[in-house]
Amino acid sequence: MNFKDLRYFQRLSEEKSFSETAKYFQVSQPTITYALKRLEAEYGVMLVERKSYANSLQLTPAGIQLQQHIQRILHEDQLISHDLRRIKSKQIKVGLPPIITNYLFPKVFTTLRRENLLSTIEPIVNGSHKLEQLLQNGQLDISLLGSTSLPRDPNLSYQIIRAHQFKLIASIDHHFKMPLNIADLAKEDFILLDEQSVHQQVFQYFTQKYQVVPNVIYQTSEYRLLLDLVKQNQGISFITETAILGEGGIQQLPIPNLQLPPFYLLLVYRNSSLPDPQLQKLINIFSTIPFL
Amino acid sequence: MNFKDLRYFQRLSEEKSFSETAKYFQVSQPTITYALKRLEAEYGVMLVERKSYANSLQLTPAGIQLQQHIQRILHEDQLISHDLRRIKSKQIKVGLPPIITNYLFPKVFTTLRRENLLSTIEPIVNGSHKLEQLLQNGQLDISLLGSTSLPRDPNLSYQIIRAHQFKLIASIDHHFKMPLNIADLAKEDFILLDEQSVHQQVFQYFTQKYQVVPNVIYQTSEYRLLLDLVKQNQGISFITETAILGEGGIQQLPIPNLQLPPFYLLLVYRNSSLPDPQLQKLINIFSTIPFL
DNA sequence: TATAATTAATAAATAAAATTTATAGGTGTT
DNA sequence: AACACCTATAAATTTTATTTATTAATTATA
Repeated sequence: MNFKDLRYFQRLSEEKSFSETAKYFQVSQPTITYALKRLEAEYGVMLVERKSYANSLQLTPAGIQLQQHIQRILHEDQLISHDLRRIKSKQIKVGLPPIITNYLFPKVFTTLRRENLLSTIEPIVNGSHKLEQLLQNGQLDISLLGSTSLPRDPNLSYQIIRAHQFKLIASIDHHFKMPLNIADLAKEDFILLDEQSVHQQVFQYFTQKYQVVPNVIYQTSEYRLLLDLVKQNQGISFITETAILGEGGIQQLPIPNLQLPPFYLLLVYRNSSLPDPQLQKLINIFSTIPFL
Repeated sequence: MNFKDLRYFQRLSEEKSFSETAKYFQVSQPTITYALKRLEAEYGVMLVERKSYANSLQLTPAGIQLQQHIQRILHEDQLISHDLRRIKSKQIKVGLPPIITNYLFPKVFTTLRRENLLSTIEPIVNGSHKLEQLLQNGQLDISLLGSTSLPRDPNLSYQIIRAHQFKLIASIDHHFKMPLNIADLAKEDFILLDEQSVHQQVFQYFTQKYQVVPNVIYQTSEYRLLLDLVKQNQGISFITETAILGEGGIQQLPIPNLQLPPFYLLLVYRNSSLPDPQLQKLINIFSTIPFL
């Protein structure tokens, strides 16, 4: 059997027109007819209902069934291309979410340099959510991710590098009367990370769980900007401790009995791309980051 | 690209010989050489190390990488055949573990008959463990399974039909002084299901957790035989309540504070085979079994 | 160490398969 | 009824896969 036929069939089942499908692939119309015939002959089943005229083409149950499998096969075929391109070019596309990268990268920099891996890394900077998508469809080879839950995609493997916590933070110039409790936070102005980040969901969870109605004055995707604003005492914020470790001018607000999900720093990769030795090396280095 | 080339490559990477691979497929040796060349040309990478002579052929990292993906693609290709054969023949291969089948089947029999599905079902009777394997590689279309945990195979979907409990049982002629406690069981003779069943593992878990050293006098794979022996008061047993609901001549032994995993009655199927309407019907019927 | 045996690569010929061109026949629209 | 649009078929053509025949390389072994 032929991958081409599968592609033709896939397109046909979306397009619902032989001639349109033919146009799409820049082949003549009978090509599509014959491709379908081949598939039907191979499996001995009708795959499409030949209705009269117009875009009334419909898949039979067998056709729908085949479609499902074709999806997977063609997806796997894409991954082949991505993976072999990586191995060929010796360039590894690494997903890097800013907060995590700034925290982790200094810890491995020397090792990466010594192992001559710095030049093989092609950094793709983006939010964790987007990066996970890119990973799944093969556009990324490996990624650091921040997440409150562990990936449940069976095609992805992962290592937990750290389990951090979310913190409420404020400028050191901002003085609170202790002990602080959650209700006090309603009086404060909040500066937050925007919807690209997991932080927003966790913050929402937090406000609902503890019945806080916060006054959010500004949202940004730039966590450095956020930290600077907090330092200037423009407002308080909610962020993973990852972002503030070793950061001056900021205090963590101790709230008794605050219960939030963990913030995992993960190294994630497709398990089918493990045969690449360069990638292996990279995984080893990141998954054995020394504390401090 | 061609499925044939993938098969050639897969075999070549196992066989490590061009001429042996050619023999296997009953083609001439250059066929294999050219197939490999096509793949290498398509991806622009060397896939095998051409070592000198003999079966010293080795895959490059790129070759190993490709192999991984080929596995999946060819597996998916197998599933196509299985699924389309099912749809074509209108015969659904249904996995049926004895205990669960005897309990559930009477509850759906009338419905299956009314919907004309009885003749559609090709029963495959076996233990749950074996049935799950058959399901995964496409030799089964759907299966009832008994399990203490939910399937974690991402290609399988499932419905929980019942959550039953494991019970200690004895003949009604066997008189105990109540309240019974776990230590008393050490004096009893046990008749158990053998290693084909999940029961054995759960029983082992039970004995370890509660520090019982049971006297097992007989094991069988036939649960009807087991029940008959228990009724005859040849010994006591450990079994899911599934097997004894509506069964006379048997008493459940009430042991306070006995904590065991649940016994799920599951309906399991590959999620990629959902498009088949006949199968859908069957799933609906089984997943909405009325209580009693 | 020469020689036979085995293996993989290449070239050219052949066979097989996919695609195109040309055309016919069906169906809805006006 | 004429037209526009679609799919199917037949025959010709192009492309691709396979074979046959041969060579070069390597090891076994006599």
